[in-house]
Amino acid sequence: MMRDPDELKNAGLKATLPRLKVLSLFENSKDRHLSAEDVYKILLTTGEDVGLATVYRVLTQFEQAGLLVRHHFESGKAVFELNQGGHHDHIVCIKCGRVEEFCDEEIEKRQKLAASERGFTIQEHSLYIYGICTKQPCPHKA
Amino acid sequence: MMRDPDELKNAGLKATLPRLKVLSLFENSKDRHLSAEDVYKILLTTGEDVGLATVYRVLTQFEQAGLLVRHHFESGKAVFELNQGGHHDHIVCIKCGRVEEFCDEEIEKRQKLAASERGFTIQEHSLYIYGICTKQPCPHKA
DNA sequence: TTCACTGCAAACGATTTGCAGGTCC
DNA sequence: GGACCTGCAAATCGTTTGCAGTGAA
Repeated sequence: MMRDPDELKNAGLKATLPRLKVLSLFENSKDRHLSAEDVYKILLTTGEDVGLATVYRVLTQFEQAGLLVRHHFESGKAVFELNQGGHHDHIVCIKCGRVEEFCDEEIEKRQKLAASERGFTIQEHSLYIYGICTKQPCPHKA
Repeated sequence: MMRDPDELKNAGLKATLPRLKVLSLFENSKDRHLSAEDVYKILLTTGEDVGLATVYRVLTQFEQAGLLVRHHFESGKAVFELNQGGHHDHIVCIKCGRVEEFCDEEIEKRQKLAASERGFTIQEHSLYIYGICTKQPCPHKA
């Protein structure tokens, strides 16, 4: 289930093994949001031989190439997700780590308004909601 | 311009010198948003003798006591501001570091709706807008 | 061949922690 | 007096970087 090398070539990156592995990991993992540590550990258990430093480098390159988006949830560690176009916001369960995405056009609109009213040109924006998912036992890890 | 010790006592904290200094700093500084490093440096230049570790400890205690609110902007370092009740969102200039606050009831309302629709009990939420302030020369530092 | 890429280990910046001594009530 | 605080230095955590070897085109 390895990724098409062209996708990397188009981004100006050589299609090396570590890159293909990381990219396919994001495309096939059921968790959309992964930290560098997550990626590293998954690759380890898969028997892949990739250094943690390389994971960090590749993730940053992918972010710059627009393939991934980096987020800073409260955890202190950065998490990445596939960039599939449209902007969206996040609801993070502080108990189980589950992340749900949503997008509200009205919120988007009012953010832009708030910024322009104050003379700001928006570069990016992020809305994080931290809470507890009340759906019986938390569906994810502890 | 030292703070009323009762405010600390009420929070269950002994009214020690470092705590009073830090608290009064937040109340008298013209910058509402300060990092631990900021606080430490200001205290140094004021001739105060407070350790960086103590600053970190005090800031965390104040946050737990509800006196301060901690934010994680993109910078990588945490910033704190006085907790004056009402929730509000932030617009951060990525060039000069200026922080403006705003609050939009409609956005608040729709956040709550989005969370409850997905079975989440909101614990906290933060909306950060990163941009560039177009008001001629950036009013703050470089 | 050649230059980009990699792994490893050391370096880093922000924050935390262990500990011996000092302080508030 | 005793529990709580403090400063200092060492430890931790996430992340970055220097360097010598490896691999894609």
